[in-house]
Amino acid sequence: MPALGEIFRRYGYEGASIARITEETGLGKGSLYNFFPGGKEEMTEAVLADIHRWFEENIYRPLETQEPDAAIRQMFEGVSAYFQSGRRICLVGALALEETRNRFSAEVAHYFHRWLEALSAYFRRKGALPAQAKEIASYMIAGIQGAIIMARATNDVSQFPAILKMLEANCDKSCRA
Amino acid sequence: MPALGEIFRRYGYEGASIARITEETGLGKGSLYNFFPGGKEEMTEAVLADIHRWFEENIYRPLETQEPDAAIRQMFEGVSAYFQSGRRICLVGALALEETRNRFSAEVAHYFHRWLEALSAYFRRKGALPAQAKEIASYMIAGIQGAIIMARATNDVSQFPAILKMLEANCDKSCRA
DNA sequence: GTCTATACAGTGATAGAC
DNA sequence: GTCTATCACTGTATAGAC
Repeated sequence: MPALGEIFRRYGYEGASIARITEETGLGKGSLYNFFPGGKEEMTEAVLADIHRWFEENIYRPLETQEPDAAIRQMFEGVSAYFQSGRRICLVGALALEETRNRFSAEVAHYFHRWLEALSAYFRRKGALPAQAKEIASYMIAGIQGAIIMARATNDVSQFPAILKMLEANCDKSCRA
Repeated sequence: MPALGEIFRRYGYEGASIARITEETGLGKGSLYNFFPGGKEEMTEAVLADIHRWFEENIYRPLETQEPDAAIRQMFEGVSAYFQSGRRICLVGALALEETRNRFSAEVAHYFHRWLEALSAYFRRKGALPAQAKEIASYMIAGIQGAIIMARATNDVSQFPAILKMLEANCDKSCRA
């Protein structure tokens, strides 16, 4: 399952052909369609669900339950580790851009709304007004997504941690304001 | 040519089939291959070159030649208009994510490096140290790219101008510091 | 220059042997 | 459960008529 996710990340939805999937997973076509009768679409949904589970457990929930300072640090550390400092792309963000005929728009929207919700709660706990909290949260998530693009586009991984560091610093500033 | 770009933006590189291109441009296959003997790859390169020309003229050059305050305002206004407040995606950013076997990585890198260069120059003119200027520039471009993702992913166009507004405000703050 | 017809590799998907 | 063989279809690309 993680292997499946990696293939979609590398080649995108359209680029991840069944042939490539059989090749990299070692499973035959028959096996794949036995596991996922719905084909590639079902595989993608399973991968997205898997990703959502991971973020729920490692990012969203800690953001809501842990003590604020630890919570936000864990988010930045977790995200940085997950995206391997920008070497690994965000599959959900990529799907949002290609938007393969809106097939997964519900899952994509859910992922980002949930992240927005958890991060907004953090900023509210730090004393921000609800409307402001949501704006800052949106700004932060956008920055993370953009950091991945910058790192990939310029072939310079150092861009990712540099941007995340500035985001985190901006986090503190917004909270104190 | 603008139509061609729009098709790539809508469907991505892999999703933009020749059939769809003939359909939406009204040109037959023969005509397309007459204009672009290299096929889809050559079409993409032509579109990327066209995009680069537009940014060079409307974003990069004004950033470098105009009076600083007007320059940065024109960048944010130009970018906002170009991406239609997040309704339209950045083809170059999308290619950076899918990275269709690194076929266009040179063009993609060039686009972002040129933008970084022009924006860094602006921050230097506003008094930032060279290293800082480049970091802030990278941060800003990442924010813009991320804003597109957020607007698309959440199906909420208002995210885009909200994030750009915060970026622009942060611009001023960075300059005064 | 543009269109129609077509070549042929590659796509997702299914059926049947083991 | 897994693999092999094969299906119908779509993909890019080319050749030739107008």
